[in-house]
Amino acid sequence: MDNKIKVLVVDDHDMVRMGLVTYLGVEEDMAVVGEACNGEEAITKAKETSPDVILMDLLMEKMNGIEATKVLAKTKAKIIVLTSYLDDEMLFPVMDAGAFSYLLKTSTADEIADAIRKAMNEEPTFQGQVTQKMFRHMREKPKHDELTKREREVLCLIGQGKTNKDISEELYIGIKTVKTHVSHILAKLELEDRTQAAIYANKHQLV
Amino acid sequence: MDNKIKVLVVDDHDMVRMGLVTYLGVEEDMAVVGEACNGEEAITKAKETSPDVILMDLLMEKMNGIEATKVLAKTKAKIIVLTSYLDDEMLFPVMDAGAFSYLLKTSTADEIADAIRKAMNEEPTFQGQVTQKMFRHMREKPKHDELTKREREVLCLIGQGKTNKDISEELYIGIKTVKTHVSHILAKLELEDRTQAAIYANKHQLV
DNA sequence: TTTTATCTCCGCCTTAGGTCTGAGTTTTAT
DNA sequence: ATAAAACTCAGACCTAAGGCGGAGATAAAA
Repeated sequence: MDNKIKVLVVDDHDMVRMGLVTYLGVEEDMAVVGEACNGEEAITKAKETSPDVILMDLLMEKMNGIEATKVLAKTKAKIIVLTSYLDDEMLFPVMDAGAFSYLLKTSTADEIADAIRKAMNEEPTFQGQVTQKMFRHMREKPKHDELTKREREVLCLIGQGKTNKDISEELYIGIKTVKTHVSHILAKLELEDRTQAAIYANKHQLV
Repeated sequence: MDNKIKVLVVDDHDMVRMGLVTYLGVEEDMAVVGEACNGEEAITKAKETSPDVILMDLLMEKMNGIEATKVLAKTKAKIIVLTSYLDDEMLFPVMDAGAFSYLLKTSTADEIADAIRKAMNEEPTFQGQVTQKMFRHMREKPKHDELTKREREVLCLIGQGKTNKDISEELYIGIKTVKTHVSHILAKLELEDRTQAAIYANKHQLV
């Protein structure tokens, strides 16, 4: 049957690609028409095979999924992001780039097949928490982006265990100024002391 | 043949498991005897199937790979960590926990099959840069096991951003005593203040 | 142009954090 | 039984940290 949904699989892990091909192989109404292990290859293969749907991983060498999505979003192909973790830093950029659906790799075979069919039907699919995150992201932006650039610099240094004196020397400013920044940081982040700030910085990868 | 190497696959991604099963299916001398999608399930399945080798992912719900490894290291099974990224924060803890080999998911089928056979032969396998990282880690012994039990407790609380007063109340001891412990901790870990101690605690998963 | 935000710095004051010395009690190892 | 750690606490002492209020300079936004 030539009416099968043509799927392109993009992932840098051999195993995942093999798993997907095996997965989709049992579905009668779809066929994997190509595989790619990075963004560049994805673009080439997409030209060759003009797929209906692209299953796209995000973290890859050479060209990551976001860049590739920006390019491929202009084609007719529906792009379904299929990634390991629910990462704010990737989720929003890739949706902006033109991704159609967003699934996690913890998805079952059925869920993925389902998302592919829905995509062909102009219906996007988002996995559970993704939707919530989207909303939560709308209301409460992470507190630390209320910080000014300078404050973020200071927080970063606190996160490295620097004292106020260290920081003042590193930024070529007075120690009083550093104290002012620290006070503002603690107030904005609703923390009590620099120790908690250091923990915050590390937990939020601001170091 | 009953002499096949019995392999248990532990990963929270259906696809990866399916990929691995497909991969290993073509190898004549090994057989996948079970699959698990988290640490807890891994322990159950290991009891049922008593595998020779366990392919273990690290990031999973319920019980992560490090915890599971701690438990399963006591069995005869050789544990091969098979994870996405080369992360210091995971590498050393899991090796300490008793993992036998450490591979990345970018590995090819051959490399994985090879690592399994070598494991049966008491030969560990480490992917590329892992070995270097290991050596670098050996030289610098983890200083924090010079700490006494009480000191570790205090360090843990510092790592949660607690003040000396908080800690004294939580442990039902005087604030002076807490100070004594803190001084000892800083001296033993060669740190300068509680902020650095908090960072240390978090980086070394002592929270 | 006027307002608003940011970055800089001052002085004063209080407290938490940390060092040092010393010492009594309990656990654990030998 | 004896020695060695570990846990507890005290007093004296010093410093870094942080709050509070004020303020000048600059730059961006309204």
